[in-house]
Amino acid sequence: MTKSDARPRHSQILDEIRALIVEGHWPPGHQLARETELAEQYGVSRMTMNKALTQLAQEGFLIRRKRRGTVVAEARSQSAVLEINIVADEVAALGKRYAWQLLESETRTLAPFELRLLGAQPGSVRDRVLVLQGLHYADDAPFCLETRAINLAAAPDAETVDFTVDVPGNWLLRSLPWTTARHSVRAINVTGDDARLLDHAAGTACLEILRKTEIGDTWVTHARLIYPGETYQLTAEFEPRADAVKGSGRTKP
Amino acid sequence: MTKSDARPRHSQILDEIRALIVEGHWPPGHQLARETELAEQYGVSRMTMNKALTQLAQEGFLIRRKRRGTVVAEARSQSAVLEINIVADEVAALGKRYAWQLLESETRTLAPFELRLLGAQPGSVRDRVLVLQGLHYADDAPFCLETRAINLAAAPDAETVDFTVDVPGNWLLRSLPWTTARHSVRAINVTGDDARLLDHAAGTACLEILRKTEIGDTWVTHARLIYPGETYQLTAEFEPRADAVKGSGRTKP
DNA sequence: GGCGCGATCATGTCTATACAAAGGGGCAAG
DNA sequence: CTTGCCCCTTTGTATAGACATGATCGCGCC
Repeated sequence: MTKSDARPRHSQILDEIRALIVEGHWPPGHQLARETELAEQYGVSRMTMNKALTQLAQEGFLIRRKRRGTVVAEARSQSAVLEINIVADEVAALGKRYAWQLLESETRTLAPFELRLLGAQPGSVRDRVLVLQGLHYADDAPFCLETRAINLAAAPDAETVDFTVDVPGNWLLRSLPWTTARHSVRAINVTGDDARLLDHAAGTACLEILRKTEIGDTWVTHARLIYPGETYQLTAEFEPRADAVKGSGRTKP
Repeated sequence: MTKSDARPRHSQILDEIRALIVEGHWPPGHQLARETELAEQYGVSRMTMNKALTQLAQEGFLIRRKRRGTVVAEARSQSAVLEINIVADEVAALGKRYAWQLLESETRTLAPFELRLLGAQPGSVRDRVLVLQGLHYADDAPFCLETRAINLAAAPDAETVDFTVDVPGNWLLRSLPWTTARHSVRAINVTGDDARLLDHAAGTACLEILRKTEIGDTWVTHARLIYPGETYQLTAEFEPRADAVKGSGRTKP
């Protein structure tokens, strides 16, 4: 071993062990030697070994229990990271020119049933809400229809923003950075006004993405994005329980 | 401080700092004190502080650079973990009875253009492939139409399995644990045989999920899953760059 | 034979210390 | 003023040692 790699030792060891697992040399259920033994084998201290093994456990490759030792985990169900981008970026990634057109903007209070839909707490029933609708264009063709409600109690500045220029999603991400969101994705047959605005025949299959964004316990915004099916697809990569995964909207097949 | 929490100290500190960031007390760009100072403030050693800060950097909340110190990261674009489950589990989660019916099974070689579609290396052109088609049922109603190709060079045992009983996705997950996969999700108007098999009118909006699975550099299987739009939706939760996120198929709105 | 309790063992956490590496800042030469 | 070099600050990594925690095994009592 003449080459003394620049990479940190615990990271090398981590990769070596992960390779043993991924390539099948250590099948699920395989019992590893104890930390102290492995540390000796690799010629490092137990703390260093612990760092590698703990990280692998965090990634899901290993299961560690006191007294019982460390074993290779069973394969788990597939999961994938879907990156749900800013629409402007999606359009840019397709090499097209992006444009945004605000269609409607209205400030009002929501009816109780609407608040329930958004999961808002019953206490704050009289919060005012900014309701927006607009179109995202790619090269002059409608790309995505967005309908959005913004809770002015959570984002009071929204009232002062000119959403004919600023895209709501962008602005919210800029001004309220650390939010949590819940998404759901469905296929729908687009109808009525939605079809007309998107310039598609009624009945065309579209992806409907609902996104509810919260900060702490209060809802901030609720968005409904409709993409015509043939112009958009979500993609996601999955690597074995690794964290760094990417994906994006892409053009038609 | 009479209560000496059972939780490890570095984890408590991590949560406290994350709360400061998420709740906006430390905005993006905020410069933290250096490790040694923070360690002193929290009354722990630098190693413990380092563990907390390193973890937060790994989660994406902090950016750490030598000499420059530690700052709160800018918000990044939304991303979400979509868990793409085994179909049987999805059906069970809906509280329905699951069934699988194999419609077709054929062993053959793929045409060059088909191999190209799957991204198979041109060298192994003559690999034999098992092509399957079948239906997943929920309470006797078609739930998902699956079309799948399995590379027998990568999974030779597949030829000996009775896929009228074993569900292909299950079997593959069991016997080839550590794979990587690429997904894409689209909305399509279902037509022809697909519509007939799913017992839906032609033109109904459906979610089409394409999943290509690889092990190392060779493709193992390529699946096309079609779900009628009104019976299925993908859901995903996003928490600020946290790893533990869940999602699943759910029933209609 | 069954139950409970303590011994034992593997991992989990924390500390103090040491040196390495990277990235700025400043100084000096041109 | 620009360029190039050295130094210093801050994080990154590694170590040995210590104690905590939790789970299991097995012994002894009933």
